[in-house]
Amino acid sequence: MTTLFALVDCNNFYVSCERVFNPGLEHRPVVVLSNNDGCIVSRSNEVKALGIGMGKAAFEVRDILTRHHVEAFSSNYTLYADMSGRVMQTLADFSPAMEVYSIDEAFLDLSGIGQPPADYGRQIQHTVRQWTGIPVSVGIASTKTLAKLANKIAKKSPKAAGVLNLADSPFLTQALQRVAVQDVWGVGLRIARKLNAAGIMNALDLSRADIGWIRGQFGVQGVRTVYELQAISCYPLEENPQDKKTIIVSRMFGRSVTAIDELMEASATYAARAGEKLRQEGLAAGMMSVSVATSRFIEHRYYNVHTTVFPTATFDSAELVQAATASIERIYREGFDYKRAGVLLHELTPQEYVQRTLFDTADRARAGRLMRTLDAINRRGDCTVRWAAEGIDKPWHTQFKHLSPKFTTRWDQLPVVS
DNA sequence: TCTGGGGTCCTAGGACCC
DNA sequence: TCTGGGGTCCTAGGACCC
Repeated sequence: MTTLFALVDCNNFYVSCERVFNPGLEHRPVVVLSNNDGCIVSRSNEVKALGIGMGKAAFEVRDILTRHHVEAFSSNYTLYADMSGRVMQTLADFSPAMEVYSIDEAFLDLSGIGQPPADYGRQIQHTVRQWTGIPVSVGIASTKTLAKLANKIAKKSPKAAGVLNLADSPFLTQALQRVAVQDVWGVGLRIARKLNAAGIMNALDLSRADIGWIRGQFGVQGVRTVYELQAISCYPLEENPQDKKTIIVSRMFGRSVTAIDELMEASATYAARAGEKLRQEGLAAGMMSVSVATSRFIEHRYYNVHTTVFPTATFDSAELVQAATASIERIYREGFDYKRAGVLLHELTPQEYVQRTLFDTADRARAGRLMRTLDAINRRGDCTVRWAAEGIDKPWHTQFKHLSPKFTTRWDQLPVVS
């Protein structure tokens, strides 16, 4: 059976979201920053042209940003998540089978569309733009890896204008040749270096590499990548993503923290947030690992982690918060400038399959009702009800100095047309 | 002064078993 | 002095992704 995949990828997604509600930003250099306004995580084409790399620390390029009047925004995840939902909903109309791959990408199954794939791609591009305001690129091919590659070329090539079909294309060899090996899906920096050292420079070279050597050097993933470049599909469309295996809430602080009670507040806050995510997924956690760390960029470094095992898997934030603060007592050491804390939930099981231990006395039904009520209240506003352990002022809180309004999810922040 | 966050999969190696 | 072989399970860490 022949396969046909489209990869639809939003262009400069976070920047594009900001532009939808602030059209004055069109054709101007714009960046979106990571948490704490630390790194550049989304760049407009104008900024890419300035040579500012993805993931660059903002303070390192401050001069260039100022000189070119670059508009900078803090990450507005609420807005981006909502816009992502709109894009995905639009895409769902174009295929009976879709895999949401990330916040700004989806694979569509295009086998059996009954019209030229490139034309269909144009329709997708046009419709998403019209319905959501977000520009997208579409790459089409017979495997996911080739669809990713087609998408990459579609974005850059003026001739493709955002849509490229490589399935049954006479230009496939040419396309493979012009993509550097490190730009192939599944090839990162380390693997690219090794490949380059072996004289494998572009995707075409990789598609013709010796499979035994690849297996020995890079394992089964490497082999799959090579096959996928040869148009042999190894990665099927994953329509129903399996349950999450881990849930992480981890943040850098807005300033360094030395006191144990501030670390406790932070870890309690993250544990409560992790609990919300957990319940949203309908899961319960068997284990929780709490970690603290100093900056990676200083001499006097410290990192430690403590793991709590819950005898009965839990989705009760009270239990998570309590365990989190207890963990901090175990791993806190005086005399360090802490810069980050994190909570990792693992051993996740669906709530309905939770095995209770013989000695479990907790009233889980009651806790469940309490959590549902809590979540419902907090969904309406921003953290209306909080755990006392989280603290009130949160002076350590991650910074977002350039945040745009929650245009689409809060009545009081709707854009006003005058 | 300032350097993100949230995930997955695979492999190697140790513990343990027969 | 001799000191197997194979299997499973678990964990840590590497590599990748966006």
